[in-house]
Amino acid sequence: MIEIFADMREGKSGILQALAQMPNVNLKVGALPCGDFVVGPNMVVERKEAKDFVDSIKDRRLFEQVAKCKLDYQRVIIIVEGDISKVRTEMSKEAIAGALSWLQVIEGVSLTPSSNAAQTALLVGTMARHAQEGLGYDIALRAAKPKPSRHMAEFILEGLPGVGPTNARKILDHFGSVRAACNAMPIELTKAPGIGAKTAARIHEAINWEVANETMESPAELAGSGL
Amino acid sequence: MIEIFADMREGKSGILQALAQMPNVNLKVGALPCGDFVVGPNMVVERKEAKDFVDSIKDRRLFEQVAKCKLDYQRVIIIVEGDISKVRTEMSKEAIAGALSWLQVIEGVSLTPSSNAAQTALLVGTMARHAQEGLGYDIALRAAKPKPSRHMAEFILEGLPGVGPTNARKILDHFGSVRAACNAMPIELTKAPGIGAKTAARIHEAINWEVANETMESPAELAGSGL
DNA sequence: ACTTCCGATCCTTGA
DNA sequence: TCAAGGATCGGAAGT
Repeated sequence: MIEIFADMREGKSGILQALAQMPNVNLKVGALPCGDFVVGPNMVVERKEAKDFVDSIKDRRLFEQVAKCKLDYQRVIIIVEGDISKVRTEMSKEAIAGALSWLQVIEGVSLTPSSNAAQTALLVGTMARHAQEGLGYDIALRAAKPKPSRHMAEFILEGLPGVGPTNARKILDHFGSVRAACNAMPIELTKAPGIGAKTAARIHEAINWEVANETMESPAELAGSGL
Repeated sequence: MIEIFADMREGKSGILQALAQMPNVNLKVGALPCGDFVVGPNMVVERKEAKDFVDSIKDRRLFEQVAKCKLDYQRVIIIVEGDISKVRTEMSKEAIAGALSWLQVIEGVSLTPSSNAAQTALLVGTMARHAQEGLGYDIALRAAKPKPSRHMAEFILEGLPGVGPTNARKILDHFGSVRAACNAMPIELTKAPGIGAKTAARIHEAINWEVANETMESPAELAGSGL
């Protein structure tokens, strides 16, 4: 069951009703100190209509609100409902760009476009699900596998770093099979046309990477998402 | 002086010209392994027109690109040019919302709306300024983080028939490396959970397929291959 | 991304 | 013990 805390002020938009109707969603309405929806631990969503978003840049309300949210939550997401560029305003393009950039580059706040309240509700629900339960599956990164034989072999080789369709064909022609290529030393990979020392090294490294050597890495990933 | 690395493919959009004209900007154009603009030490910007953004969800290009970017950069920002909701598509609203949510909640990727190329250029320039002057000077914009990792190994294995994200992980866990899996006999492949006799046979066939055996098997297929 | 569909895998049953 | 059945999972294809 997914839990969402919503600020009561969002009541009139119809979003609360939409969220409440979603299956597997346990909606709790109350007064939040900041933001509009808490979709996960340390993750809050602020909803703003395009007009209000732009206005809030001018009167500095936006920066204040974001700063406040960041005190309580690690991750802040702003859903902008409507089209910013359609908003009639005296503000310069530079000011808008500055605000957008500041939000993301300095504050690490993410923006999401939404066309209307219904879409916003859908987004909030999906974000809550993702934040609390994850995807539930892994995304298949490789599309449309070909049928057996040469195409298949080339497709497999295309998974190697630095290898696209062209190099895949060259490697296959040179080594004769995927298996032979997998057992090749870097120096031998170099013999295939189109494969240089650098690519050869990366390929060899990828193929021979051992689970046993797996160390914890990617603090970078956390840093990137933790803002 | 702010430095921006731009991918040469962005040339025709007019963004490069706009960036080059900006004062205090040192623009360098070249081939980037991923993303379109490097605006800071560990920050890359990917530009996508709304239509292309939606299309890239369907064919999984988006996920692959983002995954690649995250291998090299801590922070990834996608600038969406145009209005996603205006894009005519047969995809469900749920799928779009799912993609937007996934990007931000799971991957920690930021999104920015932009109305046109000029605004995009302005955004890129501003982001670079914020990233470099706001977060401390850093000339070394090269994201040189070699990345031999589990992800890459799994990605390679995902190319095998009957192997998706789940089985790729299981195979890698069982055999320890791509190379070991490539040298496995069908009976051994069967030992890995999730791999039965049938899938094992198909995998073995694909890996050991030999160019030498490339004779008449399916005239129709050969005709279509254009080789 | 999501949904639907299909085939393979795996587990239980029962002889 | 093994064969057959059915529930489940994962991959492929389409929107």
